[in-house]
Amino acid sequence: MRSELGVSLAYGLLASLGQSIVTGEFEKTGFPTEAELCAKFGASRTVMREAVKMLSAKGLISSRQRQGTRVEPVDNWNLLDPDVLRWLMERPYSNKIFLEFAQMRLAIEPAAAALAAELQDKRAIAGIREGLQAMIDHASQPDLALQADIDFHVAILKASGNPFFWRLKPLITNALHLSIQLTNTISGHMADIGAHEAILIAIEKGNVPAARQASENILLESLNFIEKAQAV
Amino acid sequence: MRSELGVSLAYGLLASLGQSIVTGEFEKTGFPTEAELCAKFGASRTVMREAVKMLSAKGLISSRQRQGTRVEPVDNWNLLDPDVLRWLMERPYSNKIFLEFAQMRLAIEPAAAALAAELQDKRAIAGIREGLQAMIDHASQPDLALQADIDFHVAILKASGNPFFWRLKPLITNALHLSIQLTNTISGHMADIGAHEAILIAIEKGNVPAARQASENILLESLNFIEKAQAV
DNA sequence: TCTGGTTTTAAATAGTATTTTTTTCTGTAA
DNA sequence: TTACAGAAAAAAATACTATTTAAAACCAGA
Repeated sequence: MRSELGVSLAYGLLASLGQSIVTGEFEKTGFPTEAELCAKFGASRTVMREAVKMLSAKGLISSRQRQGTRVEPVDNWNLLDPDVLRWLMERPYSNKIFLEFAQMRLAIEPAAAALAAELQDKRAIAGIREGLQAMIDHASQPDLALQADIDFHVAILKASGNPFFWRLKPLITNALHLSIQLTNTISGHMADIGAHEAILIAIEKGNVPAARQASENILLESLNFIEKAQAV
Repeated sequence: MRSELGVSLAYGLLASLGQSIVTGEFEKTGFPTEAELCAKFGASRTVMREAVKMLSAKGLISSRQRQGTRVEPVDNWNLLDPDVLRWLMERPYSNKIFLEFAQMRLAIEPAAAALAAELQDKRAIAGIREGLQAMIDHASQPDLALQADIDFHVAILKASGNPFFWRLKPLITNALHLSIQLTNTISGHMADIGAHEAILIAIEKGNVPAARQASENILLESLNFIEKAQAV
């Protein structure tokens, strides 16, 4: 059988169950037994177990013989796992997450920009410039402009040369997707090309404090906008 | 069958394969087929597939019909996954990782301290104080002192109130383990209680900039020490 | 407090299905 | 006859199903 949920049955079940877990679907009832899940999805136990094992690898659930499988407390979820993050975004979310994203970006991005300015990885810096250029070129097409904006910010993570910064890509991507959704509902607000360019120039010049500052400026500005938008 | 590798066979295989992957064991040969792995470990296909699925959930490998399973490029690994991070630490590592950890800590911890000072979660702040007290109490027992040191820093992440900061706990933990290993090999260097206390006091007082600064001070000092140690 | 039965996941085994690559075959044109 | 294109067949790997046995933990009843 080949599910419509994903490429393969196991991955389809993973996505379906993952989303159900983050939306709290099993909070009252508890996580079903293998047999119940198989019946519900019409899948074999083997493939169901594979999906369950993947969920447990991401910290969402844990299984013990005889005791069954239970949803772990949120503290144990791998929130920085790309899949988990995506499932979180696919559920209705509160205003709180805007703030949490902004706080993380404010910690990560200026530091990454500073490192990029210091490292001077020409190839990676070219990637940042391409992102900026795409922002300019597609300024009139919201979807493409958003993707370019994301590419720009993510390229800075890459240019930091630190793989741990790079691994925060899914977080930054989701944060930008979300924030652009918010700003678009409020007004025809557009990304400030000049402010983005300031980061690139500082990085190219190797001006570490300026790069950090320019990145911080954008984030504070966007935080400011979010606060105003939420006050409405 | 019950392997000695872990709690269950599947998790044991996960750990064993995960470590082999991060040490680059399959770089030349390519990842084995299911049949080969089963033969090598004497496990059934079912349980082997569960282990492989968990590895793919962490971004280390990917499988396709007919094509087999291959190790993904490092860029796709979930480096912030606790397991992946642990496996990375269990292999011989270069000096580079010290720097990468220090860079991440310098981005994360001062920001977390600042948020903690602002949030004023009394319960979580009590956790920080407990960590500090344990550092004082066990100053003469290196193992306990290290654990207390880690508890202190991790408690600050918790007190930030932001679950994404909290999720960086494994990173901070590993970084401290590693750095203490280095400092111990060089001298009888000990954690600076006073500097740690300065963070706690600033957080308790709700002094945001002081909390940020105090955290930064410790990290710069430790970075300074690492650089000196590596120069030896 | 033991003991045996029940439930649930853990693991093994055997086999079928599907996908994709590689090989082989075949027919046609030069 | 040879060369080549295209179709068909084979092969190799994972994907999936079905079934059975094992082990752990809980519970009820003696």
